[in-house]
Amino acid sequence: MRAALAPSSRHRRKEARPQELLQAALELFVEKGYSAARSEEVAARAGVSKGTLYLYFPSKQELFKAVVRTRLSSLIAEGQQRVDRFDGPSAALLRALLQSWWQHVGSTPAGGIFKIIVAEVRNFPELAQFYNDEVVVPAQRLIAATLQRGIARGEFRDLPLAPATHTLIAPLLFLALHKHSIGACAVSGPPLDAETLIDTHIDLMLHGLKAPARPAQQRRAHA
Amino acid sequence: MRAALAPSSRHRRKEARPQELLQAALELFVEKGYSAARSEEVAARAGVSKGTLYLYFPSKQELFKAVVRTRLSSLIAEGQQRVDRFDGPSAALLRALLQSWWQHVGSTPAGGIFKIIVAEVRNFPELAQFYNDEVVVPAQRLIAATLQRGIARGEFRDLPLAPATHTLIAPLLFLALHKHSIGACAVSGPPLDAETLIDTHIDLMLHGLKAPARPAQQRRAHA
Amino acid sequence: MRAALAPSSRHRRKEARPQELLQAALELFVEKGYSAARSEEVAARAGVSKGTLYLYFPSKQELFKAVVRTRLSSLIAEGQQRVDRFDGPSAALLRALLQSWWQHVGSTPAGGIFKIIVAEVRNFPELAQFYNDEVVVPAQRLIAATLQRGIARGEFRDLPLAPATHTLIAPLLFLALHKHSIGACAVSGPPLDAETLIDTHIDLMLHGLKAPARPAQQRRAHA
Amino acid sequence: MRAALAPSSRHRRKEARPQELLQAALELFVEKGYSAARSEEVAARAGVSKGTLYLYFPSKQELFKAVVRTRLSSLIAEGQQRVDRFDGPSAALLRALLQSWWQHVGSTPAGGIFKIIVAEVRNFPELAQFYNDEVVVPAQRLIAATLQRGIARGEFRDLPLAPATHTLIAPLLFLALHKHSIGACAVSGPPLDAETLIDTHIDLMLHGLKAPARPAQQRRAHA
DNA sequence: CATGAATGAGACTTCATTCAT
DNA sequence: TATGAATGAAGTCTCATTCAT
Repeated sequence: MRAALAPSSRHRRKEARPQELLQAALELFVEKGYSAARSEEVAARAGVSKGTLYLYFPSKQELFKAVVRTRLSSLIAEGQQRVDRFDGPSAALLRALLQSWWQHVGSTPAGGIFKIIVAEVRNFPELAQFYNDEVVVPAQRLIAATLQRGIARGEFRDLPLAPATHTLIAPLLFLALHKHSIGACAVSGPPLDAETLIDTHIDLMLHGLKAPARPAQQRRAHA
Repeated sequence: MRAALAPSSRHRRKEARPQELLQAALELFVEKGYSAARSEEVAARAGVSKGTLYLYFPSKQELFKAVVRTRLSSLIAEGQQRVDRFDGPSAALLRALLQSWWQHVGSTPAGGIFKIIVAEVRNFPELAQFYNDEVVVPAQRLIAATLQRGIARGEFRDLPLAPATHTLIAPLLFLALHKHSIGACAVSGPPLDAETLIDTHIDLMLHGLKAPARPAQQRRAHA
Repeated sequence: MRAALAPSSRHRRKEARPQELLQAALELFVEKGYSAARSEEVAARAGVSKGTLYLYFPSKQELFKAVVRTRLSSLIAEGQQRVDRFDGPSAALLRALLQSWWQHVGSTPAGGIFKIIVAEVRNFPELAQFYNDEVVVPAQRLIAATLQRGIARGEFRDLPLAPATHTLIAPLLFLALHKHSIGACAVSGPPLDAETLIDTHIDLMLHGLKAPARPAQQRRAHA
Repeated sequence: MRAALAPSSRHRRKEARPQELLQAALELFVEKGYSAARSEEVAARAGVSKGTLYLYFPSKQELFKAVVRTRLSSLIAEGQQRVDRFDGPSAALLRALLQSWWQHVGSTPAGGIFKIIVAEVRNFPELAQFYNDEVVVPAQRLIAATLQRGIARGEFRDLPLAPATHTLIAPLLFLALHKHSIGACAVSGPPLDAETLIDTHIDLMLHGLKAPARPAQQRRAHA
């Protein structure tokens, strides 16, 4: 019975093809950018010939868009699962969100998708709407909601949501971007330690740079 | 006699050409990326023909490097000056640095260079070295020195410099990146208000998210 | 079953392509010279498109070198064989060598290579080395060895080898050169008759111009 | 009075221009061939700017043809002066002719013109007629007449004139060709010694390779 | 006359795409 | 389906030629 259900190796191969091609394409687009990535190399990395690529995707442009759509969708799907119900201090929720994002997205190959978006949206305007609707807006909503929760519960100061959200997210996205551009060139000194960076980022977000209360009272005394 | 010495329109043109070409190249590289920007289009945008471009820059790659050099070298110099002769609270220095960066770089076309770098640096190893040495390292040194100053003067908490520097810089760079990628596509709702964003970012950096334990009640009492 | 193994017309074509391209390239290079021959025309003459040429040769220069290599390496080998196993008067060997050279090289399209070499070698230093090592030196060795053989056997006078070699070879090479330059322009009266020319050349080389002082009278006496 | 007659340095310059340009062009065409020689470099070598070249010659092609025509004409003019009346043994005349040619043509920069002709006649058919009429035919007539003279006077054997002429001339022309192609590349071992070569050539032409009669009789004795 | 900045046709080369096998 | 030989549009760069100064 297992045998009957199990697809033949050939069929399994055939069904896996698109995914393998998309995976290879993602890697190459991240490494070299859209223009510099050659179709033939994508095919070769997926273990097929040039012609086969065109059996599954009608053009390089469509392949590119499929890569972005696919990875973005899976990103979103993953993201949604790790949200919603959380009960505890908002600071802990924020920390969990950011760390989880890095762990499941930023540090994985999917992190490369952001580089692609940044580099090519203007040449593929249809991707812009898609990316904005499916990634930017939900992500901002998520963080904004968390901030709001903290403010409502008196845990956070009452800051403008949109800018604060940006400040919270940007360092992580930038870390992912860095990893696939300068960070990939054996040039910079010590590679950024993502874990420490995120911890510090969160710490900084929560407590600020300023030295703690005591000096503040002294200052009042001076006044 | 002065008139005789005045440069002919041809001469005036010749001296202006490199700048015009660099300006056109910057714009086009930012819009389309390095690879997708055609040499002929750069020339056309500068109002000259294909051949003229090659009178001033020996290759597309050298043109690209010249753009980066021209736009980023000067700004680094400006930054250094702003730091050295500053006398006042470190928080104010930090604020001045970030706001100045946005004003003189991030908000100008030069802000688009970061997008090009992110997109193409892996294909130009020598550019990676150049960019790291000339931009990344000096910029980080600038911020790190400011943080250290604050810590030394008891104004800032004693945080790990590198990660804190990243958190401080990333939102600005990301803002510039955004402006030239998604932000350039008429898609997102209201464009990010850079001024507010930077203010909030600095406020957040300095004071943190957390509502102060007692002072919060005091504030309510004031209201 | 044999039929199934027979290469498809496509495959047969693929294997023949390099030779077809080299043949076309040789013809065109001889006709127009290396620089004036356009890559696309070489391809067209071989019945393929521009791009196909680059499937087999990475650049025009490599194509050129391949032409020289292909045509001259084989002929050198042939020459060597002809020498070693020869048993008879040195004059006959010399005659055989020169006639054979004309038959197998000078009179064939490969004879045009010398014109290309003369015209372009200064722009291709590596080709100069190659040509000197692979053609000039072995060819001179061949003739010089034959002369030496004749001298050693008391058949030839004891002349300086290098200059004599030059005098023996030059008229043949020059004949090949002529054939592909002036000789190819419908201008000169009767085309040089290579056979007669070579015969006379050899005769002249062996006996000299001079009418024999006494033996001439002796001959008359014989008659 | 001298002053009045002497052209101003500017005028002298102006009148010399065409010759300077032709000289520079000859050198460059000999060095690099027609295609690879850049117009601007010709001008630069003549000490003028690109534009000036076009004041004197309407195109590169015309410049090229002018170079060939000029050098050929001067060649002929020089040649004519060194012929005609000669009284003495034909062998001495032949020797004088060949040595004189090498001394006054082959070994001078004018020798390079032959390389140009060989390389480019087929691309400039109008030159073919010119070269044939003005150089080939007269030169062959000269040598043929000398041979005929020798034959008539019983000094030379009765050989077919055209082929014998070729054999006599070819080594010298080939020497000139060699000097400007392979010989110009620091590749070959010792450079050909033209003087020795010509002496040997003439000796060979006159006496032939064959060892003289006596040994022949000895051989018969051995047999 | 002389200059040299500017032009643009044209050469080499790449690579996305097609299609016979 | 899968292949990979073949195509040709398109891009980078060169250089003969023009022309305003």
